Amino acid sequence: MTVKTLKNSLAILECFASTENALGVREISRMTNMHTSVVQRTINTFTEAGYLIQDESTKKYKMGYKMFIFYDVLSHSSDPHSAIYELMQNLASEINESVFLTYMDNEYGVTTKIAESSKNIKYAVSLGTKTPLYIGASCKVMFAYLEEEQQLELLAYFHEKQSEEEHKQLLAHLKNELQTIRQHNWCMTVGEYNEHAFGISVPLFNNKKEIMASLTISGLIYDMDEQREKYMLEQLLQVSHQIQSHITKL
Amino acid sequence: MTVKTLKNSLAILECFASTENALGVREISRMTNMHTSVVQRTINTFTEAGYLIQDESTKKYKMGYKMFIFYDVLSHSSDPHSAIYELMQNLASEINESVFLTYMDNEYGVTTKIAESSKNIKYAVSLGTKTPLYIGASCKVMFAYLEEEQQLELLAYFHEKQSEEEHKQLLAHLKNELQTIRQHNWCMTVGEYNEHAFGISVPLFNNKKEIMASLTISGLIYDMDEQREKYMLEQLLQVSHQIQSHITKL
DNA sequence: CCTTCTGTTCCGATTATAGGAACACTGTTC
DNA sequence: GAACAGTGTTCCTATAATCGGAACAGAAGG
Repeated sequence: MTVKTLKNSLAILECFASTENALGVREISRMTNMHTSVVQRTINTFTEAGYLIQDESTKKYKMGYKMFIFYDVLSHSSDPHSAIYELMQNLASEINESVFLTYMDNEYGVTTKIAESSKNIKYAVSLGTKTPLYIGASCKVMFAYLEEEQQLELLAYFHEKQSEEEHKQLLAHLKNELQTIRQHNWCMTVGEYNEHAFGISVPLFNNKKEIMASLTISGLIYDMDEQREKYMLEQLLQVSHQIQSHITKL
Repeated sequence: MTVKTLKNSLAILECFASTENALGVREISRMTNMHTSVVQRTINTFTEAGYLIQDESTKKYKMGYKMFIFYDVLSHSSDPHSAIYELMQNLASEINESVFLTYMDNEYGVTTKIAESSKNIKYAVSLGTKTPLYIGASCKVMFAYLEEEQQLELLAYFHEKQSEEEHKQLLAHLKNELQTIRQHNWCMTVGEYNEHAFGISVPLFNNKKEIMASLTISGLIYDMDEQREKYMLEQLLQVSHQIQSHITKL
């Protein structure tokens, strides 16, 4: 039992999350395959409530101030009592590196929880950071579990100038790596997301066994050696099983 | 032309912005004066979309990961091309202190734009920070323009343990200060929000001449003297008129 | 000056929502 | 342990809100 009207409305709102540009009514209508009349009324409501504002000159719409009211709660939402966050913190202090929880959202990975290491040099990822789904361990490990069709759509999304042929070549290039990720059930990258950083990630799935999120250890490559790498991976896999069981219960 | 269903749904979602606690269906039903059946369906939809999640043990709901997808856009939304932000930045560099834009949202002031000074010691307010509406210059200057009835409601909200009599006494105590704010059209506090900080604020109104937001200069009290104070106030008033005219056009 | 965009509004047919009632479950009280 | 008050959740139908076609007003471009 859900509310169809709300579901559609949220689809409209989420158009604004993918771009900083102002969007027009008919533009959104095309993006969502909804009638301009519906989009218009929905946008009016969002605007009245402060979620969107209309640009005075272009008449187009962009994000309003209202979203900020959730900001404060979300910043503190890594509550220490949350079982998942607790597990992440334990892991972070055990290995003395930062641990990230990244959710999949359409074409991006979104960082939703961070358990920071006690090290002084903090790794420059903040809550809510969005990364294209095939860059860096935390995203690549999710990309690997998508169906080929979806993978191609994603590549097309980020390389719109290239042809479909080129996308297939790109994917063929990644194929071996992606297969290895699925075999191991983890992914490691060095200097991919950031030239000074490494990332080790494992996938997390929902009830339907679809890929949903990833758990990542990330730190500076200069602190790394083979032994630590092995140890961190072991710890990560162990904790991810515990977190997985929590997620599946949701 | 607005969508009633969406309007109600947003009212439900916003219940979660005021608290970090998990909320129950009937609890929200009471808060919003909507039927449990309606709340239930709405919450189901939000949950399915990832905006809310259900706590496995208590069965109650709290904020989900989905709001984070707007985080990234909002962080960068202080776009340098925005006329308002440009004015704020000019002011910030002119007086060499940080400038804040604070929106009113129910019982709180929400920081939505920040133009930082070039000073090394950054003032500890980040985007989205929520402050009770009667604390600090940025909020007090908005509080002063509310009707007495609303002011009492607000005091009741934050001092629920006190009686209505005590609220009226509290308000009477503030009465002179609030009148002075309205006469001057600005408000200054020293060491109120933070013991090391001062704030100078002016109000901003919407088309209907209702109080809507405030513009604030804030910095460390140790850098202050009478002459600077006077200068900053002049500059602030001047810029606020320009910003006001932009806001009214919205 | 016509065409083709844009945002916006109107109105009747359609359909999704509202709200009462009931269910299953938990914890409390006597 | 039975009665009770609380919870989240689901079903149903009259009703009220949404949908979607069409048209309007304005802007931009050739």
